[in-house]
Amino acid sequence: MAPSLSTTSYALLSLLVIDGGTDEGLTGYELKQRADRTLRFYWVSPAMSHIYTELDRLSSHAFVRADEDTTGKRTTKHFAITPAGREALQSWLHTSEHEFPVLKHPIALRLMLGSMMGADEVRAMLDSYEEALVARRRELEAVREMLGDRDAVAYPARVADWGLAFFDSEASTIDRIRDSL
Amino acid sequence: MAPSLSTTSYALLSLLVIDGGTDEGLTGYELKQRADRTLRFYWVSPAMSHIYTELDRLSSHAFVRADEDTTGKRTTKHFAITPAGREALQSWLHTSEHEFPVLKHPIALRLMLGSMMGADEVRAMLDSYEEALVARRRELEAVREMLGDRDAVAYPARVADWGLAFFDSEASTIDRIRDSL
DNA sequence: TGTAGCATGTAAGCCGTTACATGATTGA
DNA sequence: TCAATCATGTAACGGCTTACATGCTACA
Repeated sequence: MAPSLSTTSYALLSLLVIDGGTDEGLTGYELKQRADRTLRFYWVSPAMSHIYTELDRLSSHAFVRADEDTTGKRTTKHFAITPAGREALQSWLHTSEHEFPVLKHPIALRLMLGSMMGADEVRAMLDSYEEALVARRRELEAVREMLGDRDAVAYPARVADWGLAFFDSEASTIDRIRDSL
Repeated sequence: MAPSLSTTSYALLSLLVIDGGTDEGLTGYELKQRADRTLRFYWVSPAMSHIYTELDRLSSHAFVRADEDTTGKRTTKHFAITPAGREALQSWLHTSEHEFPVLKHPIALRLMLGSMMGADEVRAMLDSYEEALVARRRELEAVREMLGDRDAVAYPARVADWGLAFFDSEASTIDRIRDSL
């Protein structure tokens, strides 16, 4: 029976497929950087310590191979996905339930209590959210630009576009709500 | 010092403000129903057992008052927010960090690996997501209709509209991606 | 020479879920 | 009378974070 991993585990495995190269693999540290750049926009970016934990688990299932690099004084580990890992990912893609997205939206949550905040404070909250949104959008735009229109990354590019569309939708919702106050 | 609660705790407190009436309050079971109807669209709907746990915690801080109803054979507890609870909620609204929304999007996550799935399977995945989306939208529409345009629930109505806009944005993104395959 | 970034881990603890256990009430 | 719904909880455990601990490497 296929051991069932958390979605985050599969997400990390996905990063190893996409960014891990053919053989070299990535260190836990590098994996964290990739997660911060991309995964965070439509999943989460796990804490460093969590990444190492998941890497251990993936390793114990032989879904990744850990190559120790001892050229320097300190040994660093590079993790690469194994054939078994690819298989596990495949079967996850094919057979698992496709859960509905979960949106945890603290701004919307607070907006629900707008009558306890007052219009001014609501406006201030929306303003600061819009600012944060613009900043995030810029980061994702940079990622999108790096992807370009290469065939090899057509799917990641679509995901990035999805994220950009989400941000745009948020921005226009903010505008509409502000007008309604 | 104000004890810091989890966001979910504040969310439940919010439901007690909005749906809890002046004095009667809600049972844990009723709270779960409200959460399933509204909270779930922009936060989460906690498990029953978790709601009881949070209610105990809120009770221990005197943010809610538990009134035992012993008219039947079994005592049921109705929870109502206290003045101290309102204050805690206020200070949470005013002083806390306004965190950025988190979107956990398993469909987008899988789409990233579209090249491992093949166009047909990607299409099937998008189709089934669209179906689920339509169903969710209908549920939220029903909530929105119940709110109507009463002043008292103008803010919850805005939040519901926000959710509907999100669903619409998702639907049009799906269309765009399908066309690009 | 010092500091920012690279790199790896352990421990404690919170948040939240599922599984389990129990029983009352309502209506077909 | 049987099933669905109302109603309340405990126990075990998974996932993930923060805090802590350690040390190398490059470069200004």
